[in-house]
Amino acid sequence: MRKKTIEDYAEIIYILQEEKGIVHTKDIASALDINPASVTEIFQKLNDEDYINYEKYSGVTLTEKGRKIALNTKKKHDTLKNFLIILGVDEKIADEDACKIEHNVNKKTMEKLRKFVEFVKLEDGCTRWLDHFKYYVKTGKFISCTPKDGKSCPIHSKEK
Amino acid sequence: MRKKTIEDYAEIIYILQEEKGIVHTKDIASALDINPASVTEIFQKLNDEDYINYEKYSGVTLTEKGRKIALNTKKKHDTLKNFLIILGVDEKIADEDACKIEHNVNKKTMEKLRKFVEFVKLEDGCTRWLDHFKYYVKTGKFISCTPKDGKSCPIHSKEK
DNA sequence: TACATAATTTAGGCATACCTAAAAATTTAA
DNA sequence: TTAAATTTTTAGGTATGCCTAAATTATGTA
Repeated sequence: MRKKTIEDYAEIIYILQEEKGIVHTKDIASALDINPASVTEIFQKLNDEDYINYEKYSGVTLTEKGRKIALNTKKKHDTLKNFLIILGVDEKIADEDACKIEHNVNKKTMEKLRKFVEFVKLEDGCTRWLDHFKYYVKTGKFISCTPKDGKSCPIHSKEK
Repeated sequence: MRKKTIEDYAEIIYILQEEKGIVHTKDIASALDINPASVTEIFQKLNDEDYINYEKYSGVTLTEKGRKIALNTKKKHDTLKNFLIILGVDEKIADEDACKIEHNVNKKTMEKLRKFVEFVKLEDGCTRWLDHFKYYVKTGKFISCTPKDGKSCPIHSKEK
């Protein structure tokens, strides 16, 4: 895997902290698949930079600064994942890709993606096009929602 | 900037090669904003790995292997950029983000994105929703395309 | 052609994000 | 409560992707 960033650490510490309070070296090592010795080094660094509270042999908790990073990262992750799922990406891949993308995207871009997800999920939303899109993905064929021959759209013809 | 990958080098070498034939150390150094001495090292490495043909003081060209990487990366870049532009991201940011994302995304995800772009750009496509989406981004308000009160959709009411 | 300038390469260095092996501290369980 | 097992830390090492400074080669111009 690519090298980990503060965002990775903050996010996973946050998740484990929610689950079980104090987070230990080993938890992070196995969650991120790196050596416990490396986790100790990272804890020292993140402690110096005030992202976590760390004392030897006692595990860590996030500071307010770290928590902010974690929440922000998690939010980006969720948005990206939901977005990809809307496009029809399998959940597992959506999750993996969200992890990879979440550290690299402009705030403004994230904002558009967030809006997109919101838009699609609106109660009374505009999602007919999504059915057409999925049909297109599946078959490679495009069926117009408003056919010129006056017939009704075959995908939505069962509606009244 | 994050560290560069073979994809970055292949892509930029390809672009410059198209523009001007042989590509020199200095070209890459200024395009990627790294030291010429570093470019020499990278050229040596990429030559060993058969991505480029390199001889001291003579610049480089892509091998077939390198060309494949370049084309594939460029394709991903274009898809991502177009996709982001569709969502309403400014071109400059779309371009930057495409650069960042293009190295990190699953093939299947790229495929969905590609389909999405294609779908939106279809001649007789399904793009009313996009107007609604843009209105939603701009105002935060959602206007149904098929209002329940029987009135016509205000965004598209000028059509007949 | 010869010399000044520019481009390129070499050599050596640095920071970082990981690693392994072994020491130290903590926890578990007999 | 103490010995074994586990966890954590320390110490030292490696690969890599960049850097600067200096040496070398190529290029342009008088």
